[in-house]
Amino acid sequence: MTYAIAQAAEHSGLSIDTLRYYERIGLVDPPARDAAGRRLYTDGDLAWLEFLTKLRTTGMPIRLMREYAQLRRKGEATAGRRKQILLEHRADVRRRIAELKACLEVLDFKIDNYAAIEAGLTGKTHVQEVSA
Amino acid sequence: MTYAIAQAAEHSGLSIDTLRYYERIGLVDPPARDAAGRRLYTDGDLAWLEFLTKLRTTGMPIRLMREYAQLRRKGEATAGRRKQILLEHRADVRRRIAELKACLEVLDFKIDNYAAIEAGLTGKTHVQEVSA
DNA sequence: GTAGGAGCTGGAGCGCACTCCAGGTCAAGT
DNA sequence: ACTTGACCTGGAGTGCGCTCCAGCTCCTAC
Repeated sequence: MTYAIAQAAEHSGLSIDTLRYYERIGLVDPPARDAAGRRLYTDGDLAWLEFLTKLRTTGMPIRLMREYAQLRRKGEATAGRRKQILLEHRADVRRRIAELKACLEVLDFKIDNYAAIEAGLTGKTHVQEVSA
Repeated sequence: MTYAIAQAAEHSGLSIDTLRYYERIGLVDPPARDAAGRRLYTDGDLAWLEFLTKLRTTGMPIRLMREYAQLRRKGEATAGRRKQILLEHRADVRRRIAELKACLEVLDFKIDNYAAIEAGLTGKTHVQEVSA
């Protein structure tokens, strides 16, 4: 089973332009072409794109994704380094989740404070002070 | 108590250039100046900067922070709209945390798979297929 | 046989959020 | 008096990750 670029775009959630861009910069291997020179993506390509979008969603910079992609191309001997990249990235993601959660608490606090203002406690100085 | 720009930078974790930039684009009110024209930040300014960095950390785009800052300047009448902005932003942050957690599971899976390869199961086709 | 639509290429352009720079002022220390 | 260093301004430059465009080739449907 193969897929035209529009289908690959739809499946991956990336734009057609982005797919070609990823190819240009070496994030994805150049796919096969049909007789007319049009790209034919395989299921394997789609799986790789799906994984790439996970990395992107979690904020991995493109140059690191590229390093990973290059290692992958070189085969199994690079598995150790690839694992290491993922381990570091996972730690990074965990840190960022923790950071976001901490910020959420501040948001909750602010929102509660606005609710307090709405509840007619506006006159209370400490509420105003905090209302930012 | 007032603070020179270098102190405000250190306290907020933003660079001096970024502080001036935030002022230019209307994210922070122009602070008072000393006789020589140097900025003097107040505790209130630092608190606002601290909150801004939370918004930034959670990915709020600058133009929305700016809208919030402008509303804040207009006083209490805008509290409703400000609360609404924060509510929407909180929902957004929660969505992104959930998304990150989902991606973490994929990372865990990949990492486990590399561990399996290391454990010498390399010959097993399904391990290789999945190793990406 | 022709109109429409998907895809192709190389390259330019964009929005965001800073970051850096030149050239200047000012105040304090030695 | 002079050096040092923090700070000032306006404006240009940067890196990232796309996104858009002109001008082209194909295939398909009518």
